[in-house]
Amino acid sequence: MATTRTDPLTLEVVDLIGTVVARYHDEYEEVAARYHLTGAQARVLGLLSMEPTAMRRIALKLKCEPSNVTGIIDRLEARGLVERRPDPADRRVKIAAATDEGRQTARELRDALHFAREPLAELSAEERRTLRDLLQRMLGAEAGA
Amino acid sequence: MATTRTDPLTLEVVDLIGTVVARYHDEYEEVAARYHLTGAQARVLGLLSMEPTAMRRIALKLKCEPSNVTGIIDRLEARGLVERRPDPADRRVKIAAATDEGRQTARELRDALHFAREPLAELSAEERRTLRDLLQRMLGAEAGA
DNA sequence: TATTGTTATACTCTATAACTATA
DNA sequence: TATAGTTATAGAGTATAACAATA
Repeated sequence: MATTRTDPLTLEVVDLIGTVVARYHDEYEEVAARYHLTGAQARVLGLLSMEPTAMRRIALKLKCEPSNVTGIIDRLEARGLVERRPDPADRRVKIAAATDEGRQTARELRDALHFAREPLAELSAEERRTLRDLLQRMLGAEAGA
Repeated sequence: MATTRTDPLTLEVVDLIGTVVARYHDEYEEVAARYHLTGAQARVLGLLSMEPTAMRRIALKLKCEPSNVTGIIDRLEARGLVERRPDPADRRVKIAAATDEGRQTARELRDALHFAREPLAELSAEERRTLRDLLQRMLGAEAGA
């Protein structure tokens, strides 16, 4: 393990991952901006297009304070992409849900996000499988540490 | 290529990359916060620890407007991590450079960033080489598109 | 005239703390 | 009393526009 810290090959891979992260992030922001959405708004809209979610759960998924979610949902709601619904089981809870228009926008956003999909076309199925397995082992490693 | 758009294997890899991006970003912010730096400040400090850079070039690397760099450098300079120097060749230009303390902090930040380095220890040298080559082909693909 | 860095302004995201309405 | 959501506030990043100094 000590050798892995400064191993040139490892540093090279770390650097490549940094590049992947930067490019992914840039493209995400750029696609969101095309729809006049911020990155945070696009992320929340994506979440809600999968399933309606209580405010507090959105904060957990975004790893931010619940108070911030209020403003993000406010702005999405003002544009008709999201609506607040009461939770029949607990009157304190408000559930945010994408409207039809919101789901449509989320779908278009997903389709516009070419990064990592177009480039992957360059790889064969065999290579994509290998990449998947390596990434899975990388991501799973921390649990066992 | 049309098949690659909805191919389950490709979507799986795209999803894994999304997870990598999220985890990388979270750890970066967390490590920066440990040093009472924001993500943007840590990124700029990292840049300047490599080489002194004119304000305008910093904006290009950060992909933001030059006016924003003023504030980021102001805050780093107020903490003694960075200093502004005149450019002898062009008196309009100001060159931002990390101080000794700034370079030390940048070094500690780099060392603290375990993500993608610790997990990679789980992979053999052969596997790391494979991962490197696949990522390189992914990233290089867009140039040819 | 064009360019560099800055200032001024406005918007969004962020955390903290206090508030409300429920539970 | 504890929890869900909100409001109020302040700090930071962002873009736009206008400005001074310099090229």
